[in-house]
Amino acid sequence: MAITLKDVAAAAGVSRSTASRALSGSPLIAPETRVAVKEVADRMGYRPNRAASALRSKQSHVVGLVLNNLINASFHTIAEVVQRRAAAEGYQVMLCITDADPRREESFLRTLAAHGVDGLIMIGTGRNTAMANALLAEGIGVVNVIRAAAESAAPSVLASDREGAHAATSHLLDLGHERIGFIGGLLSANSGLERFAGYEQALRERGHQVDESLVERGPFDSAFGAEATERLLRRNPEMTALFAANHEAVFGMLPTLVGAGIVIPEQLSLICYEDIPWLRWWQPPITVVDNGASELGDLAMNLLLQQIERADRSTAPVRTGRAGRAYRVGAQLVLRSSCAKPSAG
Amino acid sequence: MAITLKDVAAAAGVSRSTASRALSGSPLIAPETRVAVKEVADRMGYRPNRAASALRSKQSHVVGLVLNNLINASFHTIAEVVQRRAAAEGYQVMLCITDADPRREESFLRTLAAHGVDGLIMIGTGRNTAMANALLAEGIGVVNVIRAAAESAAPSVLASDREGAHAATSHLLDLGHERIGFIGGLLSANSGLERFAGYEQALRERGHQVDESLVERGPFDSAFGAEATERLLRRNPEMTALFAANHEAVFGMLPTLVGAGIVIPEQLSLICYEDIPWLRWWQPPITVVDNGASELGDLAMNLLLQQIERADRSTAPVRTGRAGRAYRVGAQLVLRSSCAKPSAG
DNA sequence: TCATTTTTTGGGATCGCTTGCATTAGGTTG
DNA sequence: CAACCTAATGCAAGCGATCCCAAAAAATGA
Repeated sequence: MAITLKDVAAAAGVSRSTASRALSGSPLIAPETRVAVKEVADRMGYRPNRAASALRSKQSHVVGLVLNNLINASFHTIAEVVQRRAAAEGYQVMLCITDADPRREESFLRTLAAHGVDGLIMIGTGRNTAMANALLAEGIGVVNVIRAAAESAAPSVLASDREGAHAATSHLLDLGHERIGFIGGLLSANSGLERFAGYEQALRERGHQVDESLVERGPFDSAFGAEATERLLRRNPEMTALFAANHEAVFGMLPTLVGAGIVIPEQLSLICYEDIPWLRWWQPPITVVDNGASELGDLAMNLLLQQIERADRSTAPVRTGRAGRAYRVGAQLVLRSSCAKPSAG
Repeated sequence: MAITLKDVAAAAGVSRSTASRALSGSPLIAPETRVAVKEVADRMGYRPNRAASALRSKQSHVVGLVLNNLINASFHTIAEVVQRRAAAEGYQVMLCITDADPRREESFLRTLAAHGVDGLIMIGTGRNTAMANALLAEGIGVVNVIRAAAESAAPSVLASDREGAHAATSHLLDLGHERIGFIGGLLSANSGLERFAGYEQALRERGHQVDESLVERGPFDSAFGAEATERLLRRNPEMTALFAANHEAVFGMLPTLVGAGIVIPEQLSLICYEDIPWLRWWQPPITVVDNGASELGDLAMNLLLQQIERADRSTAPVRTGRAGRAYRVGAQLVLRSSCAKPSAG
């Protein structure tokens, strides 16, 4: 029932091959023929059948996007950017939500491959690296974002968690703070580990050392943020600054500070990780570390498109066995009004 | 290079037809043959080629999801729910972000059809209803979410904006408030219109009428929220309650209230539209109207699966010409601690 | 003008799977 | 035991595009 290439060809009075070439932008066709066919095609409302095209040409114009969830701001920002770039380049995006479960991740990788995706971008669990590498070897583009196992043969786009945390902590130290609280993610999470390392390193560089009573680590959620903040305030009345490196925890932390009647920045200087909209509108606007989610997504898509193009040219895609190159997106300290010199006393 | 059905069939010593039937769960095959073939298949790591399958069987096991963006909490919640349900039912989701631009929307509809999606869920602009109806007539499932043009032949899952706003306003009136501010979306947006109608209706029912000096309408963004709040506070010192019906505006509103030193709920009772995480953790926790984003997504996916199943059975999908049935997901007032009786004086 | 090159077009096989129809095996029945 | 039926399998024709190869047409040169 749908209009096929055959119909268009017949209507235009050319062969199917010619019609195909006219519409797919092949150079071996007379310009007049091309316009003629194109005109007929969109007069008829022709829609090429992608399944057929994919079957024959091994190009689906679909890319997969595998990530934990869409609630997290970094993740949905990345998803948006990737989708937009993809659409602009003529690709569709298949969305896969794993909840960081390796089994689901594996299932999605299989399915994406079955659907013949040209490539995929994954915020992976690191537990299916072998499979991802196998896909890569088959000629499917793969790009890791945020997390990347060492054995991954695919290129990676990483955030600068350590550097971001270092910059934030250094900024507070520069202002003269010495008792700087840290609310972070679990050390089992890579970003949690890295941000703590940045905090620690900055302190060390100034001759301080980490006081564990100023440190709270926990799951990435708001309830933890609220509790951690309360504990810190109770335990350390002399704390003059706070670095919230666990961005979900911020949802719980800020209200708790307000509830405790803490005045920012007079009584407490504050820096949060990740530039979520709220923080810019807070009173006072909160200084944050922007982890560059948009850039992460954008760069990942660039790398993926490169891979796809490359695979396109060479019939036998030669992938080196060594680890994929890692790119790093810088974290940026966005200064606003939540930091001040510690009040004397 | 990849393993095809032919390889599996050869390895299992059966014909391609038999292998196909064994793997696709056809009833006309001997149980022993089925298990034998299945075993061979996954020993070989066989991955059926979906493109080929789609081409032949006209079923892609892919559904499209068309929406404005992923930043908005309702939207990414819906996206998550839809993806999860889809995956559980063996479908993949193609993500399309339109920015509410009818031209992009149209382009995505074409592309999704070209990719042979079995169906699609759209938070549409209402400007491509004819095209959506055409797809429906072609046998592609369509479900509208949140917005639906009257001429749409597809079923719709609608939010209860008016009822939600009515409930919120009534709650404030019940507490004894008479000067209730309203921060809403532009009347050009359907939800903005409906929520204002709910506000108005509740006031009317109690013998009040809308005082336009208490009403602020503007774009769905945080800057507007901040400005609107300031204007309202300046213009109406005697305002005792505020209903924020524009959920993006809340990002700007809350900080402004805090900055102005307003104590909630003693000086001002507050209800916000949409249950975003922050609001539960705010001090005090904010009473909200939950528009039921998860349910919207879930119900939409149910309806879509129904349509797909139906189209599956009947060779000639008979779609009535009349408007698609509309389902409504209730809005729920979630009582927390941001509302109190107005203080005397 | 005719041979030769270049450009453009058409024929037809093919991608991997599904499916209608024919065939075979195995079991029943009169 | 022939005739018949049922269940299981195989054959082969597509689905709608792409693309190799050959043919035709147009352009070029001697």
